[in-house]
Amino acid sequence: MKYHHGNLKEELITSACKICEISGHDHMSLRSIAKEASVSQTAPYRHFKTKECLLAEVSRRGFDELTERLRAATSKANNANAKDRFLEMGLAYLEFGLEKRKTYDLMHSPVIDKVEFPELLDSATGAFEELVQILKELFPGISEDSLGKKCIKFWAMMHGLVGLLDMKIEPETDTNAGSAMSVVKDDFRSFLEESLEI
Amino acid sequence: MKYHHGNLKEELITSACKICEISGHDHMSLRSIAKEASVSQTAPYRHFKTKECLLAEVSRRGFDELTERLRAATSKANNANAKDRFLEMGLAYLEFGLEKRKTYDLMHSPVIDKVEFPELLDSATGAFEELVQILKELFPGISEDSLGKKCIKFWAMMHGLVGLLDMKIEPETDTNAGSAMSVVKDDFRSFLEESLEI
DNA sequence: TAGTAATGTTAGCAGCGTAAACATAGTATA
DNA sequence: TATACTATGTTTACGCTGCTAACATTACTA
Repeated sequence: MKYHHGNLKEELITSACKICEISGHDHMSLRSIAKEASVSQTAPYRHFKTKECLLAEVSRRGFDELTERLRAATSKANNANAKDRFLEMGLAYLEFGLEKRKTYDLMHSPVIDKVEFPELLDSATGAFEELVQILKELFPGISEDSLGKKCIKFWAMMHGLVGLLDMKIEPETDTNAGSAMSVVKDDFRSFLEESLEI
Repeated sequence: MKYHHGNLKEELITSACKICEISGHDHMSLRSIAKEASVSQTAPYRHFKTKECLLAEVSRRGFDELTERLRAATSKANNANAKDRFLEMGLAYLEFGLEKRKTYDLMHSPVIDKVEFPELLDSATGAFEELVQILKELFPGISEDSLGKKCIKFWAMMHGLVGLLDMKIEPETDTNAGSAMSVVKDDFRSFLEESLEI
């Protein structure tokens, strides 16, 4: 039983990631994280100035994993055409958002002011860059201005989709047998494909 | 100085709305709301079972105001064509999201489980219905299926835009003199117009 | 080997959401 | 009009939280 842990910082982060995805960052206490690492409740303060700093690190890992998933999705179908790879990426984004919903929430939560955490902003930008690259391929010779608009459009749409799919605002478009939400869920590919023709 | 307040419930809600928009729902305590209403810290519990119930009411007011703004935007340009009114609505949505950012965050925060608050879900659906109606006008004779997709697409895009504009993930598309964000901000109309041609 | 920095613990603060017990005011019924 | 009941307020208190200060132990470095 050694006094010094050796790798506490890393273990706190991974514990935090785990607890965050289970309970959500709102119901996650620094003390519970410390307990999970079998360490006193104030030990985390040797590695993180505030709770927010730890949460920022969790968020960062989230963006890094997202980036990697997007990259994997596009390179998986490497010999396919740009459009198919784009669709794969869209699916990967959606999957990440729905699969790691609580972490995704933290990543986009206003509790963490990204301006105060430059590395977090870097990681977030990294994920965005994946979209930029694939759209560049999809629309060769596109102007910077148009590219910027397209990027934002799709990023916003994907981000909004994740939120809406979870929010369950079922629109009830008059008759609607199957709700609009499930339409998207079941047929995301054609949905995104259609959106491409902007 | 009367013992009974008379209109405490309403005052608590309006106080909560105010504090929420100033501090954000994360930094808003039931006690501070009670204090603002010059009432003991446990008085709110005579009107709201939990803090979440009060927050749900704040959220509801947010959706109601959003609905009204959307309606006002489309009816303002009542004699204009459907497209212009749609654009007005898009602008109104964006304006609400950016203007009442903290409230908007609460409205889309996972802290409040909408399933537990049916009236909240009603209000949220009400806002969505505004979009459904205008898109129906824009695309007369559209199939329910296509309409559903279009609604979600635009709602998601708007929702995502609000989030992104605040997140300040500035993409740095290689050269980019003016960032993509400001492009959208400065020229939202043409942005939405372009998106329409799906 | 001594001194210092890094990393852990313990004790304690103020603030939080919430429950329980009690106090007061308004309302319905005899 | 007197009395019971209900609605709505207060006081007190509990356990949990993020965080600070003071202290203990280990690791590094001159």
